[in-house]
Amino acid sequence: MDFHVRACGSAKLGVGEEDMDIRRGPWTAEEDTLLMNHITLHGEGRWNSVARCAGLKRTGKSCRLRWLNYLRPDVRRGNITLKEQLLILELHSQWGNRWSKIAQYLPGRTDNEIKNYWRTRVQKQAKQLKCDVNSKQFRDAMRYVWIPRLMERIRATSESHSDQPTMEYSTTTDCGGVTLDPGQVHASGSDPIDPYFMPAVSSGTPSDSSEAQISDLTECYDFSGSNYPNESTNGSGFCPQGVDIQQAFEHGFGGGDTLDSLWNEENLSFLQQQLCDEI
DNA sequence: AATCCAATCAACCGCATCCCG
DNA sequence: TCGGGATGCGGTTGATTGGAT
Repeated sequence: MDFHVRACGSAKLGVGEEDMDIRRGPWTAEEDTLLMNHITLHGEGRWNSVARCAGLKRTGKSCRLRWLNYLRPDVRRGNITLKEQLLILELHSQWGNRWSKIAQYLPGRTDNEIKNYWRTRVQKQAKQLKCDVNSKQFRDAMRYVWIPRLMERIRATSESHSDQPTMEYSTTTDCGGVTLDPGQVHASGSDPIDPYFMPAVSSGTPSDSSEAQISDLTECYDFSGSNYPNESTNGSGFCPQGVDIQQAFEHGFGGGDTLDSLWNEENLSFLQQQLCDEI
């Protein structure tokens, strides 16, 4: 496939780009090398001149995106972990689609990656549940079912591996300068839970034992049909004790005081510490 | 083996904001 | 203060991949 196209329509291109042959589409290894070498020598910034000086027939924007989302040495690759999922849930509940801001709290993750995660996993779940991702129904399902379960899984994983050093992401040792401050995560004086909660879904491989992924929300129960398995039927413990999922989903989750306690400052601090420890 | 389909994610686009002369 | 270029951000698209049939 030939991505080497003649740029047409100057409105879509920056100044100085109108008369160039602009390459689009996937980057080649050669282009990656050119860009990396240039940034190694001259640093980031001035992306239009980076593109020009590096001999790349790309826009400055394209170079910037490639560097930030792929070539940057501290970019973290691989599945979104349980802890990262939980952080995304919480941060999105506060900031909405402020992907770059959310990404600041997940060292090594890019806004693009988080955005893709949200769209492909979370919105898919809402769609399968036949409700809007921003609906109270969906938020409640996440709030009272998935978040507590996620917390339990994280704790369980942590405890079972407490005597072993985690090797995940062992290539980097710092937190990228990011301080995970609970005071920042929670607006003071506000209800810590008002999320557009979304499910954390299975994206890991079977061998990913240290960060075993939880199953899809829709695997646990089918909101759209008549089959609502619960704790007693599937034995997996996905449903917090004392919560009748079918009734709750059909008639509302109510106050949920006891479950609220699962999602508090202590748990957030724990999560953030875990995330920093493993990096 | 071939085809279809859904999921994923890299990359692009348009717009907003920042910065600087 | 203003205008233009550079940069950043969020939404969207489309190529690729892997699983199902």
